[in-house]
Amino acid sequence: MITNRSSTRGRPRRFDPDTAVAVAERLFHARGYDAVSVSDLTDALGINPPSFYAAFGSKAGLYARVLDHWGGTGAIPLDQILREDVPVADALAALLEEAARRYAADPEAAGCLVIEGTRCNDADAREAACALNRAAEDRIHDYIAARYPASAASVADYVSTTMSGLSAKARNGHDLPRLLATARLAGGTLAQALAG
Amino acid sequence: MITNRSSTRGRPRRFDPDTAVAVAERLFHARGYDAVSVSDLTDALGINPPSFYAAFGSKAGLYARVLDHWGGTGAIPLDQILREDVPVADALAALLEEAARRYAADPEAAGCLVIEGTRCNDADAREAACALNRAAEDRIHDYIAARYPASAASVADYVSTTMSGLSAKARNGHDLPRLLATARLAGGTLAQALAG
DNA sequence: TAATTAATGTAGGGGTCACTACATAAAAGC
DNA sequence: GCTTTTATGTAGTGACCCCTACATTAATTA
Repeated sequence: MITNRSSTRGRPRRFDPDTAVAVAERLFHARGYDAVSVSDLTDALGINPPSFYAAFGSKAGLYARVLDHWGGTGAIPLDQILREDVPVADALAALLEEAARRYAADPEAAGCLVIEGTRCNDADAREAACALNRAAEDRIHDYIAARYPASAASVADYVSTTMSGLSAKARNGHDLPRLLATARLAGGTLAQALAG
Repeated sequence: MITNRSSTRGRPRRFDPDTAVAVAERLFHARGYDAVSVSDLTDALGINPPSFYAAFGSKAGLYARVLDHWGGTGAIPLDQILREDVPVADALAALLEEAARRYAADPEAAGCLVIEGTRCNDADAREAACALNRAAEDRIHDYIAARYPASAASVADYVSTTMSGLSAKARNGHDLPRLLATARLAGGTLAQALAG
């Protein structure tokens, strides 16, 4: 029993909010939060500002919806990569390679939506992105800590810093081969980093 | 015989452009290009917009002056670090450590002015920062290539990607110990990366 | 059919952005 | 002293930003 649009009274929507979130995700990913205006969004959605604000409350509100949606679409599936049945170093190396692949997959929307969002100039949007990013970093940290408690903090920092670098360089135009080579060099030091 | 203000005709300036560049450098470094308005700059300098535009032409014009000035102030002295008389891996590791130190030196102006500038939303300012960043990356590449031509491209990418990550994380609040630990983990893999 | 509910389209508000027209002030050259 | 040159202060400009007031339209409910 999913809430079926919370009673169907009133004039029906002329657009699908879920589709709108997907369109917005694309725009935010391609250009970054600050460089996408509400006009850009309403134009892309074919709606007028009042419809936009009735549905999403604010630009940052829509961005929060996009971040929620992200877990099911563009986000790296940490569940599948940070496996208990493989060496930690191998899993983290696979994580970096997967990041490289995803960040370079679409040259028009390079890098990580969330990592880039943590650096925008709107306080609300930035905090939402930071919260999501912290959650991901915590999962990486806890995954390492289960088997390497002493080096978890430093290795988790190393991995997340490398991912930030990969995202930045993807946006600076580095293509898949370059990002992948970088990710592999970074991954190659994990075994000794964990041991140290 | 330095050009002494190109003839002293006319009403004298009430501010020193070089001081203004230093003040602007501080503001751009602290908040990023996009988040600093011309009003912020004129307020900080105690001047009015016409004086600002007469002296610098535009906001991006002042930013270009800041980038020129940067080489003599905040920039990492590649000359002194990329030495011919030390192993390449050691020099690059020292470069990463020095980056960590500088990016965390001032929490109010974290990260690298130039790297952060390559990601701003103004086309002129971004291109100026990218040009300067490319020059630095080329120097790193050429330094490596002199002794390790086969791995120069990938190792240079790895080093610059790590620096981008360090700058990003510095701006996300990572302090000196964390950045330094990350830089050292990254530096530890350089010897084998060069050999590979 | 009438009342209620909700989303729409038109039009615009208040603010900030980078930037400038213009008259004035302060120096040097004649 | 008068002209020329340059920087200044006052006071804006148009463009764009995020967001909204308000009347209207289109659906359900009574």
